[in-house]
Amino acid sequence: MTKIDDVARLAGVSTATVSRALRGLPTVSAATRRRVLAAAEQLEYAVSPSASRLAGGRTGAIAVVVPRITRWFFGTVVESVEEFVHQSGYDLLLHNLGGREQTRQRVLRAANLHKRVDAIMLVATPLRSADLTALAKLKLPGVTVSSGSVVPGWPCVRIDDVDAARTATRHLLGLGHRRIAHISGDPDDELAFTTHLDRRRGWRDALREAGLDPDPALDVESQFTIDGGTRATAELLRRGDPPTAIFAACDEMAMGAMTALRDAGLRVPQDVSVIGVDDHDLARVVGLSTIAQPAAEQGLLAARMLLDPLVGGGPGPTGGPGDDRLPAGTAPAGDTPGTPVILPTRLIVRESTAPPRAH
Amino acid sequence: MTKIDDVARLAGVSTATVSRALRGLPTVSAATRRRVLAAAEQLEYAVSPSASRLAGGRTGAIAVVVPRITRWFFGTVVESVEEFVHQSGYDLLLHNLGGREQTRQRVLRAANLHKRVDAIMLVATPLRSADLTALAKLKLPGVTVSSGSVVPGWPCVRIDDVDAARTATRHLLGLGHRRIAHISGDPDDELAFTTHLDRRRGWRDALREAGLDPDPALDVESQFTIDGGTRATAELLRRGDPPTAIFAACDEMAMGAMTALRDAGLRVPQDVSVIGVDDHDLARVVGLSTIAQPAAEQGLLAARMLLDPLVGGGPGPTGGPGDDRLPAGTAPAGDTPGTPVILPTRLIVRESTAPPRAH
DNA sequence: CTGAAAGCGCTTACAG
DNA sequence: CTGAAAGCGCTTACAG
Repeated sequence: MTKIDDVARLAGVSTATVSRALRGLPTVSAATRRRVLAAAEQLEYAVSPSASRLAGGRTGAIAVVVPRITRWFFGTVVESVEEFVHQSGYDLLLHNLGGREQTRQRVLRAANLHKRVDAIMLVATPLRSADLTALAKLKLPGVTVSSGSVVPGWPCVRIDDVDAARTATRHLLGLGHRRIAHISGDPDDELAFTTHLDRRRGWRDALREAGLDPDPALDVESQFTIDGGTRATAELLRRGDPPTAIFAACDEMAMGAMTALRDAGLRVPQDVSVIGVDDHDLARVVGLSTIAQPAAEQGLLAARMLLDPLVGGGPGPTGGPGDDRLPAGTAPAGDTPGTPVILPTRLIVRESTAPPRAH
Repeated sequence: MTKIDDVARLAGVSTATVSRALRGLPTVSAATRRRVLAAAEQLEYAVSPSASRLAGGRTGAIAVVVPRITRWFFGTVVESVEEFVHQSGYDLLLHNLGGREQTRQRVLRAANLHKRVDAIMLVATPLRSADLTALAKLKLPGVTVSSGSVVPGWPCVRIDDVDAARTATRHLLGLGHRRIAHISGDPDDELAFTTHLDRRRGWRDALREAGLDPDPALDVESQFTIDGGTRATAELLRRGDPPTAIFAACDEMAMGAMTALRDAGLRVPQDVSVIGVDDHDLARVVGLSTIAQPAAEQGLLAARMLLDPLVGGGPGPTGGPGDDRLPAGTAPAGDTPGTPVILPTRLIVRESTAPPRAH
C-alpha cells in the first residue's frame, strides 16, 4: 500500500502539498501539481478513505434508503442516483427496508448513519415523529423522494400523486365507466407510505367531479405489489357486482389485477378496464394503460439537489457532471427547502382500457 | 459527537477497555463490560467508522457489483445480499455498471475498491484479464455470482445454465416442436457476460439430442432485456418461415418476444410457444413458462460465503444470523474455492407453451 | 483483566 | 505557494 508519504518523497514536496495537489485545491503551483500527479500515478497511489475521512471530517459517502429495491420505481430511482453519486466521487451505501419495521429503525436511528455518510436520500420512506427527531439530531443534509413526510430543511422531489390518480380516473370516466374500483396500498402495512393515500384521494376527487359517490365496496386495500393487486382484485370480485374498470395505485398492482381478472374468466378490457401508475417497463408488454411518472428523473434531480452543495468541498477530482441531463422545465436545485419539486406525469393509453360494454 | 474518551471517563476505564468491551472481546470482565455498555448507551455513543477503520485496518464494508439493478435477477440478488450484509454489521457499497464499459473499469480498478471494502461480490460481471490482474492485486476476498469468469481463490455461486437451457428446449421438443428458435444476449454487448453462451449451448445440445440441427436462421442475438426480446423476435419473423416455439435466454426477453408476437398478429401459445429462464415476478402474470432459478438464494449463499470468514474479527456486536436460512441441499460455505456451488433450477409450465398446431 | 502509549494515514490551521 | 506539526478517534501490541 503506497501512502501519501511515498508520493511526497518521490515528488520532493510535503504531504500537505500532496494532499492539496491531489484534491485540486487552488493553492498549488502548476509545476508542483504536475510533479505530484505524476508521482501519484507512478506509484498507483490511492488516498485512504478512512484516513481522509477521519482527518477531513467528510465521509465521501451518501446513504440511499428505499423500501424495496426490487420494485420497478425504486430500482429505477437507485439506478439513476447511483450513476450521479459515483460520478460525483461519492460512495453509495444502500439500505433496503424490505418491509421490515425493525430495519427501518436500524437505518434511521442516529447511531447508524451518524459518522458514516455526508448526506441521506430517503425514497418513499415513511417517517414517524421519533424518526424525524433522530434525523434532526444527525444534522445531515438530506432529500426525500416520493415522500409524504416532510423533513424540515430537506428538499423533496416527487410527482403530484393526487393529480396522477385524478387523471387516471378521469380517463376511465371519459370512456364511459361509472363503476370504477380502486385498489391500493395497505395503511396497516408496517412500512406504509403516504403515496396510496394521495392516489385514493385523486380517485375520489375525480369521481365526485363526475357526480359519483366513491363506493366503499369498490375500494380495496392490499400491498403495492403484483400479489397485492391479485389479492385485492380477487376480493373485489368476491364482493359481487364487479366494477367495469379498476384504477390500480401502481402498475405492479395493475398487473396483478390483470392476472386475477384473467383467472376469473374476465377479459381486459372487454369486461373490465385496468389502469395503473408508473409506466413500468412491462406495462407496454402487457398493454397496460397507465400514468407515466419520471422515475429516473426524480432520482437524478434529488441526487443533484443533495450533492451539488457538497461538491466543491467534496472528495474526488471531478467537479460532477454537467447540467444537461435534467428534464426540461424542472425547478433548479436551489429551490426553497420545504417546497416540493413536482415532476410531471402523463397519461399513456394502451390496450387495457376501453369503453364499458353496452348493457 | 460523543467519543470513546467520553465513554471511558463515564465508565471509569481506559479507552482501550471501552474498545474491547464494545466489540465483545473476551478479555473484559463481566462487571466492566456492563459498566462500559451502560455508559455507551447513556451517551448514545456510536463508534466512528473512519477512526475504527484507520486504526483497525478493517473497513466494515463490502462492495456489490451488478450489471443492472433494474433487472429482476440482479435486484432480487441485491435484496437478499443487502439483508445479510447489514445483519452482519457491514455496510454495502452498491455499484451498478449500467452497461457502461467505462464504469466497469472505474469499479474494478484497484484504486477504487482498495481501502474501501473488506470484500467484493461480483454478480454476472464479465472480467477481462486486465481485470483479473487488478483484482488479484487487491488481495481482497471475493465471491462471484452467476459468473462465467472464474477469479482465482474466489468461490462462485451459480446455476447450471447449460442444463437450464437444455431443460427448456427439451420441454418444447417434448410438446412436439421442431422449429425452435433461440433469442439471446449479444456478444458484442460492452458488458457481455457468459450466461448467454451457456444457454445457447444448452439449446443446441438439446436439439442435437433430438436429432435436429440448430438452424442459424433461428438463432438471434440481442440484449438481455424486454426490448432486446422484442427486437430479436421481430428479426426472427422478418427472416420468414417463423419458428413454432421460442426459447428466450431470460424471462425479460421472453416477455419482449410475447409483445413482438402479439404485434405481429401471432398468438401465444397457439401460433408460437415461448419459454424463458428466471421465473421473474411477472412471469406468472403473463402466463410465461420458464426455468425457475433461485435468485435470492444465490445472493444469500454468496453473501454467507463472503462474510462468514470475516465475521468474528469483523465489526458489529452481532455474530451474524443463524444457519437456518439456506436452501436445503446446498453446499456448505467452506467449499473448495474454484468449484462453483450450483443451485438447482426447475421447469415451470404455464400457458405460454403448448403443442404446435397440426398442419 | 486492564492501561499507557504509539500509531493508523490523512487534513488543517498556522506560520512563513 | 509551501511546510512542520498537531490532531482526527479509534485499535493494538506491550507491559503489568
